[in-house]
Formats: sequence, structure tokens, C-alpha cells
Amino acid sequence: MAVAETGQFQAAADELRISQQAVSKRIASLERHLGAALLVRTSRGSRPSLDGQVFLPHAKGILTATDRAEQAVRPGNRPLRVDVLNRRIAPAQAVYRFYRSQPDMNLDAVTLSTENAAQAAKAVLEGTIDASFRAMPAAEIPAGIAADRLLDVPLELLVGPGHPMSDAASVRPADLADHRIWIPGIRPDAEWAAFYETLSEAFGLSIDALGPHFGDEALMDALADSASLATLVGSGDRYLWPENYDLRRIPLREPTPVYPHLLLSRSGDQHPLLTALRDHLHTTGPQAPDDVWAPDWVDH
Amino acid sequence: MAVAETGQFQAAADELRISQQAVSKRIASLERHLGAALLVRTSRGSRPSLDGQVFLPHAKGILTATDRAEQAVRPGNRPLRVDVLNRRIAPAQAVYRFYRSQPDMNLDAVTLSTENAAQAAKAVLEGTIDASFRAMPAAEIPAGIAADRLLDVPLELLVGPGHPMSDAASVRPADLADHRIWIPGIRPDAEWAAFYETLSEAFGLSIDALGPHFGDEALMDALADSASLATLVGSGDRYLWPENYDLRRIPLREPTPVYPHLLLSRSGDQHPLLTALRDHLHTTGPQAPDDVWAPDWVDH
DNA sequence: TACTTTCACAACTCATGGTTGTTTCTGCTG
DNA sequence: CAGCAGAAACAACCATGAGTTGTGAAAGTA
Repeated sequence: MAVAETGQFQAAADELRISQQAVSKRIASLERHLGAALLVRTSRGSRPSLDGQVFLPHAKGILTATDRAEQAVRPGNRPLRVDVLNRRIAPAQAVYRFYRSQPDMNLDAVTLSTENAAQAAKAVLEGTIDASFRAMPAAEIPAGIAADRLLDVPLELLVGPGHPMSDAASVRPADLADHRIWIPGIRPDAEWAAFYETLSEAFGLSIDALGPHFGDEALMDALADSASLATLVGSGDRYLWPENYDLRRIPLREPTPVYPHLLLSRSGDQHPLLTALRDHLHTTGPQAPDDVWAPDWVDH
Repeated sequence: MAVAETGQFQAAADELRISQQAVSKRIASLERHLGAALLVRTSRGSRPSLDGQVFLPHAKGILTATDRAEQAVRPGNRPLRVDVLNRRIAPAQAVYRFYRSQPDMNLDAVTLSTENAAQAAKAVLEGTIDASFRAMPAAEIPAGIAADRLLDVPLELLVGPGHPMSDAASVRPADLADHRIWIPGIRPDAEWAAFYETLSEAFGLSIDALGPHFGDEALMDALADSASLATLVGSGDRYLWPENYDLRRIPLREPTPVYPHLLLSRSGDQHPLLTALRDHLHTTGPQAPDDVWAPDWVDH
């Protein structure tokens, strides 16, 4: 192509940033391979032979096909697929804020239909998604997965008006030891099962994780009516409830327990939006106070 | 492609006749180059990832484009272009016989508009034609040109009814020393100029090569009327003349002068029909008697 | 627990594509 | 006609990389 366009080997060599001799060898090799002379050499350059003229458009076709193929999978040319678990909780909001920082970005926020972090990691590994926000022990992170702790979500106590702590500005986790915490519908393999397990052990809480989840409304209903029942939610979680419930969020302090989301991604993933997302989370990052608590297993 | 089709590296390796490890390295290199994972490796094989599925049709496109490009210039997929000088003389007839031996062959018989052998050789070198029948000194054959002496055309004397030799069964070249041979319209750079030059020197002939050529009919006219004038023609030449001319062909013997056509072709030309043509000429080859004369310069 | 399958890694070999230096060919010019 | 300049090919050398064999790790299977 370069020789045909420029009319001589040296010019083609300059264009290709190689030596004239290398061009000569390439052409000779190609002609040998094809069994046909592609160029007519004269003392003032070269021009395509009849066979060369036939070959030229095909060669061009190969080059453009190659370019198109590379374009098609070039990182950034497809949307970044991020799993946000659930559109009501902190990861989804973080991703949405990221999206609003540059609304023309090529981003898909999806919700993987699994509560299991290992399965999410597998999906990342297989390329179904580029990233997922999950909490999982450092020891269980499979090879080939990069995990960055970029989103610590402080927990808050959600109580009804009759609860003794309903007017507190904040409460300490240890103060909850006498109260029942009810978080329904936690399946044993769900990623937050381990978190609440560790949390209750650390502060002597009695978290009632059993029993089916009958929906947010049933939970709100129970909380609003009970003077002893409380539940834990992420500080940014958008559980909408009707005004008549009058539930209150009480921040936890000293220390502040945080749910440590790791951004799981494939180690080799070069998608520029992935880097951008990491940067975004890093800068807008931990608004949590210094005195935080997280399970020791997240950082190994 | 092979991995995607077979579902595993080893099977792809078998298909490609290389080792499984080589396939692994190729895929790894491609993925590194593209910055994207194309395959999902499992313990029971591999399947295309999302990026891989996007890439696959492009890859297929590249392969078919490459195949098409090679096909387009594959020797044999285009007609063999043979220069026969002039449709009335021996080379054209030889090529026509060759063509009839397999009428579906892909062959173009063309007549290059030059009487100069060196120019014909240049056209061969440049790929304008694949082959040309020409007589030229071995020393003048350019590098890169293969020359095969495959068509010796015996000469015959063409005379009118009044010529002393008009009833001879054959004549010896030396016997022509006293007679005028008239071959009009030979330009000095024509390839047959050298031939007739050498011929007349060898046998002491006086060949009148000068004067413009006023067409075959004028020549026939002159021959038919003259008792002393004769000309030389190839034994197979198809000079048609009206019946009323009554010209006779007298074979030359002892020795038989032949016009030694060389089949000029590009040394690297792989066209299968070219080989076939050479074989054909070689077998149907020299029907000329043993006692032939040709210029010494043809074989150097 | 052992075994099989599948892919990746390591070390090595060797063909290939690149380099520089030089030669050949051809057309041009004094 | 010798000399010159431009273009491509040839030669020798070398680094890269694509292939090889041997081996190991991971995951499913008996």
C-alpha cells in the first residue's frame, strides 16, 4: 500500500518508519508468497503491475478490516458495565454522581441478579460486567480480580418514634447491645451475611437476620409500631417510606461502622471509564469520619 | 477463530497444526495488543467473552478478505496473456493449437504492437504480458527473463509460376545466392532484421529488405509477375492470396533455415498455464528435420 | 483423595524481520 | 562517453518473537 501510494520504496519506508531495505524485503516476501509480481521497478521508482493493481483494493480492504476489528474492541468504545447491586443503595448513587460529572459518557449501570460476591467476581472475570461493588474478604478475592476499597458507607440506625433512641443525635454501636436489630431476609450466602455476623460479634449485638423479607413496607410497618425494634441502613440508602411512618435515621458514632464496598474489576481491564470511575470515587471518596469500623477481613 | 469454533485451545492447536502452548501465546498476545479479554477460560474449555463476540465477526472478515486477496492474484486465476506477434504466423497457430487442447483454459492471445524483441521483453518484465514469442540474441536477454527455444519455424521460398524454381520439390539455401530475395518493410530495429542479416551472410544471399511495405497484395502481385523475384515465409504462415495468383511454396533443405522463436517469460511467473504451454510446445515441438540452420546467436 | 482436563508459565531454539553497509542498474548530464 | 545521482537489491549481522518441549496450577470428576 505505502509503495503504491508513494511510488517508491524509500518514501514508503519513511512513511512506515522503517528502512528502505526492510520495505524491499517485505515486498519481495509478499510477492514470493503470492507467486506474483506486484510492482514494476523502474529506475525512477515503482508502480503497481497488473497483478498489483488487482491486489491493491484487496490489500486496502484487509487494512480497513483490521482497523475496524481493533476499533470494535478498543477499550472505551463500548459502554462500561458497572453492577450497582441495587438502585436504591449507595453504589448506585455513587455511580450516578459519576455519570452526572460527564453525562455523555458511555456507561451502563446494571444490577446483577446475585447477592453473592463470589458470583459477581466470576461475572467480572468472564467479562459480563466490568465492575461490581461488593464486600468480600480479601482472602477470597480470586486471582485476576482487582479490588479497591473506594466506597465506605456509614451505617445508620432506623427506628420508629417510640424507640428509646429515636431522639438521640447519634448512638454508639456498643449501646445497641441490649436492643434487637432486625434485618430480615438475609440469605446465608449473601455478601452482607458475613458483614453483619462480624459486626454483631464485634459489638455484642443481637442481629436477627432470620425470617423472610416481606418487603420494605412490612419492615417499616413493624419498625414504626415497635418501641424496641430497630434496623440498620446505609447512610445514603433511599428507602422511601410514606410520610405517616415517621421513621428516624440515627447516625452511629464511636466508632462508625461502615459497609466496605470493594470495586471489583478485571486486572487487565483497560477501559478508560473504569480508571475515571476509580479516580472519581477516590476524590469524592470517604466522607466517613476518622473513627470508622470495618470487618478486619476486608483488608486481609 | 479456531478457539472460538472448537471451544478449546488444544483442538484449535490441532486444527492449526501447532502446539497448545503456541495457541495460548497467540491469544495472550492478541488480547494484550487489543487491551481486551477475548476468551473466557474455564476448566472445560474456553468461549468468547462479550468483547470476543464483538471481535469474532471482524476477525472472520479479516480472514476472508485475506483469502480473497490471495485468490485474486493467485497464478491461474487470471488469464495467461501471451503475445503472438501477429495472428497470421506460426506462434499464433501454435498458441491456438494449445488452446484447442483444452478449450476452457483461461488464455488471452494478444498482439503487442511492437516489432522489437527488447520492448517485448520489457513488457514481460513489467507484467503486461506473461509471454511473448520472439527471436533475440541470447546475450541480449535481460536478467529476470526466461527464454525457451520452443518454436523453430522452417522457412519456405514463395515464388510465382514464372520463377525458375517454381517446380522444384525443394531448394538449398546456397542455391539462392544468385536470386533476389525481397522482404519489404523490415525496420532496422525489428527482431527479424538481425535474423535475415545473419541468414544472408551465412549463405551469401542478397536479401532486399529495404523499401516500404505496400501490403501483402502488392507483394503477391510483384511475385506472381516476376521470374526472378522470390520471398521467404514461415512454413506455417497463413498469407492468404486470391486463387488467381498461383504462388508456390518451395521448402528449403540442406540445411533448413529456421526462425528460432524463443518463448520469453518472467522468471518468477508461476502461472500454471505457462508451464502447460511450455510442455505443449515441447511435445508437439520441432517437426523440423535434423539438418536445421539458425543464427548462432540464439544459443549464445 | 486421586485423576483428568485445560490452560498458563518457563526455558530454549531458530526463523524472521529489522538494521547498516554495499552493489547494481538505469537514466541523466557535462 | 565517463561520471553522477537515484532507486532498489543484496549481504551480513542481530534482536525479537513465534515456535518448541517440559511442567505447573486450577477446577471439575470418579
